[in-house]
Amino acid sequence: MLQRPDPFNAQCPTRQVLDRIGDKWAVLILIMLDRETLRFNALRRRIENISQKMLSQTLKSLERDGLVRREVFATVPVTVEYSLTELGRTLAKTVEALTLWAESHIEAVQEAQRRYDRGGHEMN
Amino acid sequence: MLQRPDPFNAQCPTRQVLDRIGDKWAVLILIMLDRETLRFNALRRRIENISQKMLSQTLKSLERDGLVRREVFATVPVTVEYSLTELGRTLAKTVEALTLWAESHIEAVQEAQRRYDRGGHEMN
DNA sequence: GATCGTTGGTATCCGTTGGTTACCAGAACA
DNA sequence: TGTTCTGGTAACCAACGGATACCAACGATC
Repeated sequence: MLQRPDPFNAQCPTRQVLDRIGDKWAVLILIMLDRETLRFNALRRRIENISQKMLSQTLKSLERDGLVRREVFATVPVTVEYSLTELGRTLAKTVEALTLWAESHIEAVQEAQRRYDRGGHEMN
Repeated sequence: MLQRPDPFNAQCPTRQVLDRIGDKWAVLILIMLDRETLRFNALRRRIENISQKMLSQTLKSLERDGLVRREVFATVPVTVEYSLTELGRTLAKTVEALTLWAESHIEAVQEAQRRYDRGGHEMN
């Protein structure tokens, strides 16, 4: 029997999932892999400023959560392909709604920041 | 003129917004304040395990982004009410979609974790 | 034959960040 | 007089993220 979902309770398993979303790199990887299957270094080149360590670390935890599939091919040098599982695809769809929000409201946020930084911050 | 939105480019302002989502506490605060206006310590009691420091810090940056409104009342002791702005409400709605995903897929994720931790991890 | 570049990582260090604890003012309450 | 409530700030410390170096094994270049 599951305990009542309550993201504000630290013991709730839903919070684990929310903490995963609270991972900048995980979000970017999910969006990227939803577009196409990619190899390790291809992902690395596309997501600017991600270090090898964070990429392999994040991919590993995404794989553990059943969101990303990892396939190794015995080529030379070895090829490793990453793609989304069906579960991962459903999450990616939800996460893309966030990027849409970001793209359409970025100007309002930046305007608010400028107002706040000027000192007087009146809000509506 | 805005540069083309590209969350994978570190210079893109959209990434700033995405980084904000990548803040565990910010997400929880947004959801909480979408339900009701709350005072500082009321928020603190509801969101378990958040420290005073992180709460005031996160609230401050949410206010700067124009997502949260802060109102001080000259009672004694002083009362500070936090509520969402209209901008904040639209983001909260988007973020709640994520918690819905979390609640409905938490079992699948946990099952994947158990499979992964047992060693052999086959994926579908 | 030596060096470089490619693959996909791991190991190490170090600075920034998050979290814990202590402390503050000011009034009510016991 | 001490305690509690309010909403914070300051200091300290562990933990995490990020940069750098390094690894094996092979192809291509010099």
